[in-house]
Amino acid sequence: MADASDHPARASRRTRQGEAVLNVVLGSDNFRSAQDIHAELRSSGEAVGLTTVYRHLALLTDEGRLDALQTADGEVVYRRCHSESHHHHVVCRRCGRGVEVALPDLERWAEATASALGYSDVTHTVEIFGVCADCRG
Amino acid sequence: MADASDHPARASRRTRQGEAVLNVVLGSDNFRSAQDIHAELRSSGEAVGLTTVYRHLALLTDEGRLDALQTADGEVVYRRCHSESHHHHVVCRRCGRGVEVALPDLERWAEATASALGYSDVTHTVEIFGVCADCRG
DNA sequence: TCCGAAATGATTACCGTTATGATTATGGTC
DNA sequence: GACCATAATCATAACGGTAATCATTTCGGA
Ligand SMILES: [Mn+2]
Ligand SMILES: [Mn+2]
Ligand SMILES: [Zn+2]
Ligand SMILES: [Zn+2]
Repeated sequence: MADASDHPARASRRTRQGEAVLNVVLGSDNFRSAQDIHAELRSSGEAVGLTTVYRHLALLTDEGRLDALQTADGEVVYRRCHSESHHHHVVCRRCGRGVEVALPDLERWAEATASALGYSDVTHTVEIFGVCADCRG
Repeated sequence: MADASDHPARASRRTRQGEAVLNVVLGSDNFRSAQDIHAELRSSGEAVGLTTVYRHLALLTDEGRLDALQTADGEVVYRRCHSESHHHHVVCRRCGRGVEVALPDLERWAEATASALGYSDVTHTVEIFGVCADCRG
């Protein structure tokens, strides 16, 4: 085998901007949007272009270092991934706080159900949203 | 109780446009986008404004007459609903053909898992996508 | 038939995201 | 350290789906 890695190599060059984006996302335990991260960088004096923020978030997600999911209003939010294997999240719709959850039965069920109905190349999205204890006040 | 209905009443006035939108959506067994429906109306000679298509799809969805879900590329697609109770869909990502599926265990699981983690007002989205037998050729 | 209100729809705005392309920065090489 | 090929950056414009505006049209009860 040529390359045992599941994910493409990091961006070959080390840049201030790449480090800055990574630091922000590693420094927070909540799911956050690209624009949110970009705003924090700006206000903290670290000037990084919005395009660059999007690019690094996509790279990190491809590498499996970040999880990404869409909120109800169609915004993609990112957080660092804590697990090696496939999982989903329970996410606070107020603050983005997330907990990783594995639903192995569902995985099998979704695949089996779709296959039985004649569908191939089955994928699924599962998002669980709620309001976390902190945000409930 | 003032009104036992779960859903708001239909638009009070009967209009050509409302009928046209309803007819298109009832005439198809696949999930379809607002723009797709609008295009069909246009090309069939039934002139209906795009805004009006969106408005009627939203109304029908609120009434529970249509199911709506987001595709992977962020487009909302609609289809008539066949069931009275909560359910999800297996959807062909090529043609939009959909099958309603109930996953009662998942419903309980999602709620219980989120509650145990301290989340309230729990909701979930579950979409299963594949390629249907017809589209596989 | 009349008329107040609901509905329509061309247009513009919105919002998250992506493409463009000129400019800058990186890191291997000498 | 200087040089340079090219990866990376980023201001800007474009994009695509959807929602707001608001002047105009249509509905349907009186
Ligand atoms: Mn899964
Ligand atoms: Mn469900
Ligand atoms: Zn919260
Ligand atoms: Zn299909």
